[in-house]
Amino acid sequence: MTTPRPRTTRQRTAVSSVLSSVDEFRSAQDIHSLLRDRGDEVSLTTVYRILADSAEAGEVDVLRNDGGESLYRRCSTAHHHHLVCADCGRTVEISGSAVEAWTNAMATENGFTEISHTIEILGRCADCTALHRTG
Amino acid sequence: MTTPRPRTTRQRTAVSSVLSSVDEFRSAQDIHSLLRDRGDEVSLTTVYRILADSAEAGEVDVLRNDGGESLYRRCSTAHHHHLVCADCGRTVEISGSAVEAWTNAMATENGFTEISHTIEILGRCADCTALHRTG
DNA sequence: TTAATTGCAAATCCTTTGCAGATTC
DNA sequence: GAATCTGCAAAGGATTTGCAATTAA
Repeated sequence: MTTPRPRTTRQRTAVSSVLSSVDEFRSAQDIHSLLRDRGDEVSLTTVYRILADSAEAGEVDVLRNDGGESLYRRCSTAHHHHLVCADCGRTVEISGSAVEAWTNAMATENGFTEISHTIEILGRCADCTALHRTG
Repeated sequence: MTTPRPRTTRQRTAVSSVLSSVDEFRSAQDIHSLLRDRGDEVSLTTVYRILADSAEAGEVDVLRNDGGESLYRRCSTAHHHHLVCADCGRTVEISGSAVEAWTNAMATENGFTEISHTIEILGRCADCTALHRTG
């Protein structure tokens, strides 16, 4: 019982192409706009559907932002960790080989097989900290 | 210019009381139900408003679950980390003093002030792994 | 008294669904 | 030709807002 691969359609090709051209997390609506900008008309409904399929197939990562939107990004092999500014939303990608080892150890200690992990550090960036101090 | 403290109302007292009695993250709707269960009728709108105020005042932490809901919890000093089974959803709380140090160092290195962090390890628990092997 | 707070209903926003017509295989 | 995929319009679910009535200070 193999999952059939989706049919190659103009819409799927276009969405796939946009996903390849961006490496930050983007909302479905952002992707819809990007498609429109390049002249590829794809309905928002379809964008949502393709994104949902891709997420289920494990081809894209999904996360939720504070505004209640889902953000999508093509999966990369490495796990990613982010540092996010609570004020301006600035995001810094950080590496964490030490943490990779730690998460794995934690899983093993508890009898789990690790599949993936997500680490998000919420803080205030230097600029925003400065703004807060001065007013 | 001091922010005036909110008036003491039956509703605010009730919400505050529920928040104190729970230490896990709960949705606004959950809190609304809990209030109703104790016999404290507070409109859902008001629950949302009080929660939003509390979050802005830094009295409660907010995060988003995958269903798109906001979850609230009275701020605690300790950060929590979870190990989640991808198959059965079993959740194990783990401690990570080493990681506390790491997240803090990462923030500092990047000029950020750390506010909080979330770590979620997704894996497969021993039971589910066994099930996968046998059937 | 009087400015803040509440509750209801209606409005928003993001996302999902039903369904008929267009497409891929 | 048959099973998928699309797009539209409508439905859903969480959260917010307008506004008149209520209430704490």
